[in-house]
Amino acid sequence: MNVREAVFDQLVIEEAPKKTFLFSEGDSATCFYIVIRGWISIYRLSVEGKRANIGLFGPGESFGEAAMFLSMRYPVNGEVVENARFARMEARAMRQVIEDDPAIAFALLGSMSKHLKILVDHLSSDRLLSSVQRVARFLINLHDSNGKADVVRLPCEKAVIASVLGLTPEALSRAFSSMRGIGVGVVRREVTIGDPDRLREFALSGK
Amino acid sequence: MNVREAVFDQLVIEEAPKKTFLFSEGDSATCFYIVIRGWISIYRLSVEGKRANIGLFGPGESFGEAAMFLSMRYPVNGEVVENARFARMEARAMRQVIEDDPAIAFALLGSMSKHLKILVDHLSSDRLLSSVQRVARFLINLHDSNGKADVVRLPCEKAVIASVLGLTPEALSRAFSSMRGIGVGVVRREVTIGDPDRLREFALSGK
DNA sequence: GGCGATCCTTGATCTCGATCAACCGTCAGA
DNA sequence: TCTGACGGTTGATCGAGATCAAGGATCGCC
Repeated sequence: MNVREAVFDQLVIEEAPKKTFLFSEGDSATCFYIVIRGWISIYRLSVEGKRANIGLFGPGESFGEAAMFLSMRYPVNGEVVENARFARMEARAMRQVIEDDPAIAFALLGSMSKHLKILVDHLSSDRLLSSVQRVARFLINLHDSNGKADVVRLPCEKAVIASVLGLTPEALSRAFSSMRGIGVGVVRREVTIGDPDRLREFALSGK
Repeated sequence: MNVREAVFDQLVIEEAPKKTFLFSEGDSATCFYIVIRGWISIYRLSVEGKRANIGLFGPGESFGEAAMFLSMRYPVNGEVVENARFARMEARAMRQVIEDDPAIAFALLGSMSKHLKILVDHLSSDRLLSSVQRVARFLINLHDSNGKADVVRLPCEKAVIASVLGLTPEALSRAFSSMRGIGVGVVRREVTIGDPDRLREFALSGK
C-alpha cells in the first residue's frame, strides 16, 4: 500500500452545517481536519466573550495538525461558518502513518510552515496597517486566489470576515463604504473590484 | 554516528553584539538558528518604517526553521537585541540530517507547533486584552520561567519589550506605572513582583 | 568634571476604531 | 399578510492608546 492510500484509508468524510462546533478550547485534540467544501473558523474567546478569529479555512486547507504535537489539547475553538464537507483523521492514525513513511512528515512540515507564515502576516498587518488597509489586503487576496476575477464572493458572513480582520462589523461596513472611491462596490456578498491595481496600491500606502 | 552527533557536527557557533542584523526580509533563508545566550528579535517593518515585533528568542530557543520549508526566503528581519551567542545550521545540512533520521523531523514538528501556539497566543492577546493586561501577562510569563522569583530582569531594552507587546515605549511606561497599585515596581531592568497572584488575577480580569 | 548620547518618563493632545443605538431589507414561519 | 429574527448599514459618542513634545537619569568618553 502506498503512502497516499495509507492516508486516504484513514480519512473519514463528514458534513456539517453552519454553526456546528467541531471542538472547543481545551478539548483533547483527537483529530486533524482537511476542508473539502465550505468554511471553518478557528477562534479564541476572551473572558468577557469577545471573539478573536485566528484562522479561516476553506477548500483544500487543513488545520489541527499542531495540536497533535503539543499538549494534545486544542488551544482554540473551531466552528463551521459556511456549510462544510471535510475529512477528519484520527491523530493516532496520523502519527502511525508518519512513522511508516517519513515523507508525510515533510508534507506536514510544509503545511505548518505555511500556517506560521500566515499567522506572521496576520500579526504584522494587525499592527502595521489601518483597518481599511487590512480590508483592502483581504480583498486583494480573494481576488488573486479567484483567478483575478473582477467580482469576488465573500466566503461567509460579513461579521465573520470582520472578526478575521480584527474589526467590528460596523468598522468593516464603513471600510467598504470608504473604498467606493477607488472602485470597490459591495452588494450582499458580491464584491466588485473595479481597479485591482488601484486597490493594491491602496492596501500598501493607505491612500 | 548517532543523531545528536550528526546534528552537532553541522552546527557553527557564533557571537554577535547588540544591533547586529542577522538577516532581512526577502533574504534567502540559508540557515536556522539556536540561541545559546542573549536575545534576538524577529520583526517586520511597515512601508513607513514602523516596527512590528513577531518574536523574541532567548537561550534554548530556535527560529528560522519554517523558512526552510517555504519560499526559501525569510519573511521577517532578525536582529540581535542583547549580546548573543548562538548556533547556526545550514538549511542544506539540516535537510540532509532530517532525511538521514526522521526522528529529527518529529523534533522539528514539535518546535514548529510551539511557535504556532505562541503566535496564536500573541494574536489573540493583541485582540482580546488591553495594553496593561498584555504587560501583566508578559511579567507573569517572565516570573514563571524564572523559578517564580520575586524580582525578574527584563531581557532587553524596554523599547524592544514594548514592540513585542505591540505598544509604544510610552504606553509600556504608563502600563508599568499603573501597576504600582498591585505590587509591581520597576527600577531600570529589575521588576519587583510583590503579589504574583494578584498580578495573575489582573492579567485575566483587567482589574 | 563637563558633554553628549541613550534610554526612559511624563504631560498634552489627537485619532482611529469601539461602542451604543436606531433603522432597513430580506426571509421564514404562523 | 403579518411578524419576528437575522444580517447589515449608518449615525453619534466615547475612550484607549498613538503621537508630539519636553525633560530627567545614567552612562561613557574626552
